[in-house]
Amino acid sequence: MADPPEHTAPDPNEEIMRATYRALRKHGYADLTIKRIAEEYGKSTAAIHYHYETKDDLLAAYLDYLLDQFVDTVRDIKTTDPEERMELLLDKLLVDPVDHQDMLIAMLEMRSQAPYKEAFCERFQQNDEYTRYMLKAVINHGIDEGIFENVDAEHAARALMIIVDGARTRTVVLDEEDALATARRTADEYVTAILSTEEAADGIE
Amino acid sequence: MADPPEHTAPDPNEEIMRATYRALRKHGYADLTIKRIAEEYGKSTAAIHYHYETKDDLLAAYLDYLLDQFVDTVRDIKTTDPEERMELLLDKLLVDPVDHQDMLIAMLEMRSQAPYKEAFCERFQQNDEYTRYMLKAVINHGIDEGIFENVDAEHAARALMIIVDGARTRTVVLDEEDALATARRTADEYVTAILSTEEAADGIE
DNA sequence: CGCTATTTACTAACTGATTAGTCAAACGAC
DNA sequence: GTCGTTTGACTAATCAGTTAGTAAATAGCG
Repeated sequence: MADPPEHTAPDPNEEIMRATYRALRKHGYADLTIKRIAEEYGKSTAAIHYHYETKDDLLAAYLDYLLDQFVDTVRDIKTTDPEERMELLLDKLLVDPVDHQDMLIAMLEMRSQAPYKEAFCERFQQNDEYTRYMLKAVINHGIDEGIFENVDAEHAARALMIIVDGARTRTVVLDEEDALATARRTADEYVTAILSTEEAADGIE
Repeated sequence: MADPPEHTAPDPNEEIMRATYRALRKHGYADLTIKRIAEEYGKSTAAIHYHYETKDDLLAAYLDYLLDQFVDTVRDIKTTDPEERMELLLDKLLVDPVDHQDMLIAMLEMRSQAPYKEAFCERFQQNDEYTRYMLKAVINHGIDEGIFENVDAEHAARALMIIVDGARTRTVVLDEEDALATARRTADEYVTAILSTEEAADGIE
């Protein structure tokens, strides 16, 4: 964004975020320690503590890092056509993660800590609200243009979010490889059957 | 099973399972220690180790205990009428958990450990297969009776499972109180729009 | 019945490893 | 030389798990 790093950008914060990711992937949240992050970082544990006062600070920063990455991928959808935009959004939410499965695992682990760490919960809520708003906006835009049925946009957006979160959870927990694909199909069925107006329908099943 | 306990059954295993539940609820999986379980149990840590060799053994036993409880609630649905049975199943999966939210939290926490503990993953897969089979059977039964459209029952069952898991995840992670209610409504929309035949349709929205 | 023998269920005290976090000293770059 | 960064050695707390010993219930047996 600022300037392309020549070879390797020795930005300590970025490096520590990457190291945290690798450590989280390798050992899981429950066994995520400063020592293990330091090992991935290639420096001592004190070096980590120089950049982040406490473990909680580091984890909060890491969560921001993770969620920002996600927001970035959604933000670069430029299309304004409701139908196409909906397709692309659903792809970003349900198809792209296939290639970033360990990020999905990391995310779920952080998520399961939300009930115990208010900082986590707030960040997830904020991120969710952003995505949900994007969906709701597309639906409302579609309704205005007569492409979508005049449904409760808020409910429809929440329904799609449930499908997204369900697929992600199942991919991780049950190692169900096609959970995302099934969800993509289900989301399409939902859009076609509940949202799309008759004239736009091109036959389900 | 053997004989009804007079006042309180001092079955140590059952007591330890309850203690584990309370400790998990209070501290979360990442901070779940033998000591904390022992505190809930009201005995020493060695007492826990007397009944369960390792922490992993205890947690595996606890997961069995949790999942058995869940299976029991689904098993006592007696209705054979496909439409009614589907409604009751969805209620069990999406309405009942409202009153057992901390069990939902405990479950999600255990779930997020699945990628790192094969024993956990297998148990969740088994439990999921059971529930999914129940749904698939109802759908197939409905298709046979002409109440449901001749759809891909396997896919429809998976779609409903995604909705269930999504709602549960969101309830826990985002503290979204009406996620389960939204999912219940979405599941009904799905059943009505995708499954139910024209004659059975009583109008959505 | 009555007297051991064993089993069940525990406790207090411990071990060695690991945890997050601290700090004085030192390194390397400008 | 000094500022930003890092290290090694440290602390106090906590971790899972072990040990020896004990009190009470249960079983075997005459």
